[in-house]
Amino acid sequence: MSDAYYLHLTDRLRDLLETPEAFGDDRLPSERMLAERFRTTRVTLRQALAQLEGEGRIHRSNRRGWFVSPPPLDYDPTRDAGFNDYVQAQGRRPRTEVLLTDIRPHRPAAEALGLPIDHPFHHIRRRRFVDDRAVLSESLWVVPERAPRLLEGDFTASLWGQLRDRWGVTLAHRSLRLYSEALRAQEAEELGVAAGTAGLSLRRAIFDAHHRPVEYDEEHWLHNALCITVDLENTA
Amino acid sequence: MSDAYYLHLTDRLRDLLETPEAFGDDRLPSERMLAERFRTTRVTLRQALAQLEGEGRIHRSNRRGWFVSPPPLDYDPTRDAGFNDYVQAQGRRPRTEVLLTDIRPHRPAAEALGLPIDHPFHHIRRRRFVDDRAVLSESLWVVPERAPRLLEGDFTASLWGQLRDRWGVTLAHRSLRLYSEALRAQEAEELGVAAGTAGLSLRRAIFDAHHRPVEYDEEHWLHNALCITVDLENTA
DNA sequence: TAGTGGTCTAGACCACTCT
DNA sequence: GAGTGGTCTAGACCACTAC
Repeated sequence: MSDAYYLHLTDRLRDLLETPEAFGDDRLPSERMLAERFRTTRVTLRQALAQLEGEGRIHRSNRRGWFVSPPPLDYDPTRDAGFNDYVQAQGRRPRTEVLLTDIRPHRPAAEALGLPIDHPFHHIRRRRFVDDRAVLSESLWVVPERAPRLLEGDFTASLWGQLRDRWGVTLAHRSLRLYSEALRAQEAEELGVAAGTAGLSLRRAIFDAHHRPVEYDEEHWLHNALCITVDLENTA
Repeated sequence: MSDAYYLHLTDRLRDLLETPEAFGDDRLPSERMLAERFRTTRVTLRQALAQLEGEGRIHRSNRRGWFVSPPPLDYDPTRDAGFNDYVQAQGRRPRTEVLLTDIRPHRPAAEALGLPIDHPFHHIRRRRFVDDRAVLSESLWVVPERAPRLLEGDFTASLWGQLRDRWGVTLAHRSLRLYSEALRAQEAEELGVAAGTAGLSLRRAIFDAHHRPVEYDEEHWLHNALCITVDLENTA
């Protein structure tokens, strides 16, 4: 079935996307216009668009239309570099919104950090943008004993930077889990996409140099907004 | 639009999938039967199935039908454990097929390893199964100087184990890149799925203790077949 | 209000798998 | 040969965005 029309369509659209002058700006023509231009129906055209979306070449924003996607962000989840730092280092513009802060227990955090399930955490939920596109929804649960009065600070800046500077916490042991997911209703809404859109989920448990639990967080990324990179020296 | 019918359908099917006795075996009824049962059309039903596929709960195999998916495989790409070892450690059944071995240059490998672009490599391409489901298509490019006569061996076993045992190579420095992709025609065919199916791509460049290049590889996974896990001690 | 994407219908034919 | 998923048509209405 490699001669399916929507695959030819995908190829032709991909070629168009690679010639910068094809569309005036980063916005694609409407589905109806494209369907007419390629003499097919919207259903078939949308199959082709979905392919290109899967390849990370285009994305949609709510009901506004389809847009050419920028290159993915390089991200090393094993390092302490703050979001603002590595986004700027790649010539992009970062922005952070704090959606919520409170204090409450959270079972997955407690389990990952080896604490009683009713242990309260400082909880921060935020949304982060690259070039004004929301790409990341995250929640952090910080062990209060490591960072008293944490919630009085400013959380648009790097949390890890604050832990280091205000409380002298060093992040020694990390445990990461990363997998491909379908974004649930809440995260999807925060990112301005349809529920079920492909995402990447990253969960991280962090301990200090004395093996005491410091923090647990859960990140939900638009799946094509990032490229995970890790550099390792094996001392074993 | 949270009241879209296909989302209700998704929920009902998800509930069904969680009651083991709902379907006789791991196979779902045909799309036509499900569409009739839920009084909708195949198009709408397939939207719901696609959601569940994105969540990793079901998968399709060629034109054979839809199947309940097993839990994802835990995989730590920073360790040397062989595929056979960690699959078996999780109570699953591994299998490996060697698709191709040859000697040739490969530009991405040369660039990642810092070698001239016409430098020849031992090249191995293989396909790996978990419980008889093809989940991984990979190519490896090994620097011949590190492992002379490598291609005389058996490549259904661990490559890294052979490098260690036959040539005393230690894997010291690794550089990983991981991103969400749409599977291209060749990988998709090898894995028995449609081109454009969501995948996870993992590229790895490895150097020995003397910072000499050892190997470069490219893995293409079915995106919901695995969960990446990494444990790290920060010595910095 | 006009235009967009999101959802949905009720069919159809094809390539492939299974037996 | 029967049944499956894969692809496609030619429409329709709705919710939301942009103006």
